[in-house]
Amino acid sequence: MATTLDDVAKLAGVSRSAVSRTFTDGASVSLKMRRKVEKAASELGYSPNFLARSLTTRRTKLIGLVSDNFHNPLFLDVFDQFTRGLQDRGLRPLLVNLSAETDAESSAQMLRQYSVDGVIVASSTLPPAFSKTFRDAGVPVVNSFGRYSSDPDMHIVGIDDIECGRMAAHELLRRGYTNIGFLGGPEPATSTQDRFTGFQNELLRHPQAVLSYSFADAYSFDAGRKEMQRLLRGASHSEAYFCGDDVLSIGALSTIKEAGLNVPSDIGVIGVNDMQMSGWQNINLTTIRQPIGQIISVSIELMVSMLENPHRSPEARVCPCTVIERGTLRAPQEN
Amino acid sequence: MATTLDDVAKLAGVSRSAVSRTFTDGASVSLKMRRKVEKAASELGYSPNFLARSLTTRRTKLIGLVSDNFHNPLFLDVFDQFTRGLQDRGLRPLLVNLSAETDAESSAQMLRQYSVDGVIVASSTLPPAFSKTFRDAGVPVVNSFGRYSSDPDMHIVGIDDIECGRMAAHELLRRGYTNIGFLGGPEPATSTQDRFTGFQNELLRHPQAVLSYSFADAYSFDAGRKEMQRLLRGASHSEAYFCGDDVLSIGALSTIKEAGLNVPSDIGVIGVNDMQMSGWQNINLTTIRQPIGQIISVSIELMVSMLENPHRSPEARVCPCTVIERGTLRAPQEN
DNA sequence: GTATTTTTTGCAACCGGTTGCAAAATTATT
DNA sequence: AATAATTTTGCAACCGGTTGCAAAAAATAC
Repeated sequence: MATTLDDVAKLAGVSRSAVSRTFTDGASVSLKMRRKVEKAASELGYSPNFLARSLTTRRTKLIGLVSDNFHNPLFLDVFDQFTRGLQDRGLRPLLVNLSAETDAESSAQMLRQYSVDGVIVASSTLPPAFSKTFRDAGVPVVNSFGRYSSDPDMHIVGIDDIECGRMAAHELLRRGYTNIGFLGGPEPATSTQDRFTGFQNELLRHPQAVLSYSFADAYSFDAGRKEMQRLLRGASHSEAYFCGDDVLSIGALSTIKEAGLNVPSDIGVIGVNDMQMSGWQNINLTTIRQPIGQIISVSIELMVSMLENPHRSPEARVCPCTVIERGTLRAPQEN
Repeated sequence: MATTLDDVAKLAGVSRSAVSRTFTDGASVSLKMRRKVEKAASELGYSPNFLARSLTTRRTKLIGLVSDNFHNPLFLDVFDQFTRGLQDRGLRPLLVNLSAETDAESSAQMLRQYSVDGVIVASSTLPPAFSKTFRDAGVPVVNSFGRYSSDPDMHIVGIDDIECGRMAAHELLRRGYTNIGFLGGPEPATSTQDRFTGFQNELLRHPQAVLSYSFADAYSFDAGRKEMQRLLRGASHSEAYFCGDDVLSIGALSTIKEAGLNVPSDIGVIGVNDMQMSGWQNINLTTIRQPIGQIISVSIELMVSMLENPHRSPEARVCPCTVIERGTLRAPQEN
């Protein structure tokens, strides 16, 4: 069906090498030859088979894009930007959805069988061991949204979760809250732990602050709702909560409003991520923006540089978060 | 670096064919031989290179998954389900993000160069011509979320937009609204046109109904907000609106509430899609559910069957929508 | 116009697999 | 135990490209 190198060579009356060369840039072909080949090629509608090519060049331009985060609305943006960024550099994302059921090990093997040039693991919850499989197999890997380390054993791009927790605490203190709650994401996640650490550390520097904490069991609207319901049922609740992410925050907000309480005058809420809808006027969530655009472009940049130099030593890049002030925290107190 | 067929053959002291055969199911290998090969293979950590294999088998198990819809939250679910469904069948999604800037024609050629076994076009807005490129090149293609046709020239899976419009109209009439608005998505889209047609037709059967209509310029929160602002500024607004989709609806709702009007007592709203957040208690949107789970599983089913029989004649499958009653329309009127 | 250098071209081997075919080995039949 | 039928195995060609190398052609030098 599809026309091959041979067909073109035959039609143009030249050698196979000649047509191969006209289609690989940087190869030595005279203008006359190129013309002849291109004419024949366009006549037959030929274009080279990337997979056959990859066999000898050892480059597929395929990049495994692995994630287990297909439920957080933030990640639609993440996929959008990753795919666009990769495409712009002539790379093709082979998407892998690592849900609970799918075996990580076999997915990793699969990616190797497809000879991907590199793998981007976009997840804050996937165990580092997964990414290491690739590194050990000599496949360039970058872990986006991963945990910062001062001595990383692979490329990591993400935020400093400790700093993120501190920022949240600082923001709440600045606004005069003293009775403060941490409503974290899933407790075992390192990001939750780190944020809690930073949050707590900052509060400890302010003796007047009182901290209470709990964890939701997922980053979901329902989990945020449920946990806030539990908190409101309790004897007393905090004046303001730092929630594990925006979806959780929105769930919490819905419970708060349903209970007839007012935000921010009765309870304040600050989230993390700053996804699209957090800026919608009917939500208007004060939050800590995770700079996904930057995280992604840095990730791609690192990947591209590893493709050129596979032995580039691992780096951890941290991208700065920023507080986005909207309507779910009260105004700073005048001293 | 990576171990090959030859390495295994050498170590096991057998022919290349033998090891090839132990790794292709259905091939004739004795148990003894298989044992020997498997031992050598596991010793070397060998697994076959899919791309090299595809050269002779003419099957890559790669499926192009093309979409231009990376902004509608609904599509995160769509990607989740597509990737999972494909993976479950041993197929690999090669994701293509067809944003405005990227050239559709060159993306199509790229997919052919990667010898994808098939292409799924998940979009209601991409021109049919795009999908046809593949069909013409002999590549199985199914257009998910595409426009129904009684004489399709390729596989199409989607909803009946005319019926969808009719359902919305029927639902509004049933609840006693007579002064009714159509707040459509982008006007040129065929889905918008079809829904309008169905909507209008149903209303025409009820002489008491008064229809007004307008269109938003995108499926976005802001577009819904803006359009509803314009409508509320006008001399009079309708009692209820059928919005182009849920995101649009949520934008419209935010404007309505901001204007101090109550939903559903002052204005009713019904959307389309039933994405996750439409069910959130703080949104609670009455909407018409687009059965994405079904659309996707049917799409994959069709794709798989085309892989087995490429000349299966094109089918248009329509999946039924259902009204999801929540809180943004008033209760049906007693007659 | 000839000798020399540089560029272009084709040959043939290779990338990592699969597969039709015939020979070898095994199993069944009598 | 000899023969026939069946299964297993290896050879070699092929899938669609790339590339090192040497020969041929073109360009430059004298």
